[in-house]
Amino acid sequence: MTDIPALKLKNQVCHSLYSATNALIRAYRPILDQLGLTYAQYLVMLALWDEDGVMIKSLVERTRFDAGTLTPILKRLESKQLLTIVKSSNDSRQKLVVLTAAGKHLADRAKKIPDNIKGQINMPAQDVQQLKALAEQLYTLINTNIAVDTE
Amino acid sequence: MTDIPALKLKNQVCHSLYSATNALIRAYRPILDQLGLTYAQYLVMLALWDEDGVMIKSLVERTRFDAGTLTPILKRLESKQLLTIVKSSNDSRQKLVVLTAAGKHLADRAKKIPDNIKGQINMPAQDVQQLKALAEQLYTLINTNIAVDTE
DNA sequence: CAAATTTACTTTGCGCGCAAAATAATGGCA
DNA sequence: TGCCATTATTTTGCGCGCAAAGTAAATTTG
Repeated sequence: MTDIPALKLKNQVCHSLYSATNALIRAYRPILDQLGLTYAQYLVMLALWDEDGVMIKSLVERTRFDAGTLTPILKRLESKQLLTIVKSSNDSRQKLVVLTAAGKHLADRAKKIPDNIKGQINMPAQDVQQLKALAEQLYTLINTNIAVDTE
Repeated sequence: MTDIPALKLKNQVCHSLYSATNALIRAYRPILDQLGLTYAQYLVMLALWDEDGVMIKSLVERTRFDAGTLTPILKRLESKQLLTIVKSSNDSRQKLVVLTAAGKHLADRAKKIPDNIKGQINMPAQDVQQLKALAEQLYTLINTNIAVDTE
């Protein structure tokens, strides 16, 4: 119907990114179900396994989640006894997120996940790295340009 | 805390894909707001501008949306008078999605969107094409391997 | 041709994703 | 020192995204 190539669904980079991302998250689901985590919760746990006892703001930066998205995710992880949220003594606007022993131990069970996923997908490591690099580049460009626009 | 490289957030391809996709959809938002569409609704409209008067099943395949996701999206587009949903006369399980005149005309206003986005992002065309190709490859690999797993 | 299966689509329920507004505490500065 | 702007986080509301279950009509099959 439409003869404008740029309006064709097949030419939309974002559609490819969108469906690949959703498919990948779908592939994670049965594996993460065993740990009782959603993909978003898994990302937060990855950030906390890197470093915990941190402000929510730090998690917003590292996970790239919106603060309004992160609050309920943290509450769910707290209700699963994987972490606790405590008020900072220096600055009572801040809250610190601290892993419980159970939260730390979950890392052992999570160790096998990356290889498990790689085994299922079977994409050449070089292609995976390139895909990651290009996605990072896109993310950076979008954020840079939006920052420029609004200054 | 964790010394397992594969568990580092920085090494997660999916996190890069995830945040790049969300950032890109966020960049579309102010533009699509002018047409009164969400990004998901825009994808459905793109599919319909390619070909309308089709079964919902056809839209599920082309947009790669889950059927349970598509039903409410179509209802919202119908309530915006952009399309109508009619029962098929051959097979009354089927429904056909038909663009209204307004739905067809919206393509004219959407024409400028792809260039608008490209101008904002400013990523080399070659990189964009490669990113798209790799995302498509990933999407295909995931779906192929899952099909093999469940047969 | 009736029962079982398959196909097309809808509904339900939960968890994001995010803009916008709200809340509350701190820091700057006049 | 009081007021204003800023910072950190939460709340609200809407629209997905999707698994699982439900409905209803066609098709297959014994």
